[in-house]
Amino acid sequence: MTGNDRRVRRTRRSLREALVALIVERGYEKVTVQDVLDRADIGRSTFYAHYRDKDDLFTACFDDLRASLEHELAATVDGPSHDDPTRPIGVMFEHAYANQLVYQALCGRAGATAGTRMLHRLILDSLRDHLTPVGLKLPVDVVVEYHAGALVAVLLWWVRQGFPQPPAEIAQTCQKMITPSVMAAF
Amino acid sequence: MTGNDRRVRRTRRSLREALVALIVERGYEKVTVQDVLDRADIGRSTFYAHYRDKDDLFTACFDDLRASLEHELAATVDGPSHDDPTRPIGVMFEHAYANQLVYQALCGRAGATAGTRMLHRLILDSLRDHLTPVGLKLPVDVVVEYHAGALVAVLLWWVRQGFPQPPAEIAQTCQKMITPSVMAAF
DNA sequence: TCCTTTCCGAACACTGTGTTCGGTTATGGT
DNA sequence: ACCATAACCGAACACAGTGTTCGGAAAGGA
Repeated sequence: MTGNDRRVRRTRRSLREALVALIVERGYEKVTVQDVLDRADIGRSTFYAHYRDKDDLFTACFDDLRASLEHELAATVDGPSHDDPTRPIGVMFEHAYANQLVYQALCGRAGATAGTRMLHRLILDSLRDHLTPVGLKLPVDVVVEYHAGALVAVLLWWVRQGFPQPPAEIAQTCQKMITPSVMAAF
Repeated sequence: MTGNDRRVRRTRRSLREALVALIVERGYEKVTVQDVLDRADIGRSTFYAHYRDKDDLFTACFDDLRASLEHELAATVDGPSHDDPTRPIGVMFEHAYANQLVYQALCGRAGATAGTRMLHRLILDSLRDHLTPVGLKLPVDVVVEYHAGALVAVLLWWVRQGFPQPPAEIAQTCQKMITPSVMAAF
């Protein structure tokens, strides 16, 4: 259970990949633990040595994605356009575009609940950081909740539709909606 | 199975009420069919004569709520303020406020997925009807998706927080955010 | 190499599901 | 008020999936 053990790494990686693949194929609900085991070619008892249950494995997959996205966002802050407050929106759409399969598995029809929640919170925090200091006339909680929910909805829609627009375009559209709305609340 | 039979009405009503109550108590996932049966005092085979499974019963509960909300919305069209395009938003928040327990059960942490989806679609259609004819510069699909998602998010947040503001106030805040955003896309 | 950790896999108990069927009871139509 | 009909009951059953256990095999790190 060291985590430095190659066997442990291989096992966990196989299980996560198998789950994602199976979710894409038939949806989260219709995937059984045994299915994952067969696909990953892992023994039953081994699974339960690493994860409590299917949800736990799903969460682990999710943490990977979250970490990846947070890494991208952090890199942007140090980048050339750290003065553009709407830049994170573009990064988010680009990240989804670059990981289409994973997003379809984790945020599509199947894992919508967990997917929504995680992205929602991520965006929520980011927005709050940007908006709290400026002193709005409207209640910050509601404003933040409003636009975070909106961005998640658009992202999920975009994922489900199979990425009909390029990421830059849809990000720009979102920016055009959020900006006047926030301006009005200023 | 006529639907005109008093026994049928009573049975279905008992089951729906039992499910809602149990969801409020311990969350959708932790409610078993047997729990519902015990609470409603209904025989096992009877349940399966009416509903395919737990999800099916849940959907039926949902249809009730949806019908109720649609009824309110329809009544507004004939009412005094049918010229105000943002009036449906107020109606929605008032409807939730008037049915707090049901909303907590159906749209709270538990049934978030199904709850979100249903409200989302309802608002989506309503918004599309209002916005499609006016000819926006931005893609209508995205605009509609954006604000529908936003409204659902705020509604769910408001429900989960235990209705911290009066419905009129939060509706007004939403209106103040959606209006300039749509204006800018005009 | 050698000692430790992990993996294997079959077996098991357990929970919850959805169906069946013969007998009982309530309902609506006449 | 009557009665044919439809709905309800509940015990029993097969079934699918879960999570645990344990002794032996195999692979890893130092």
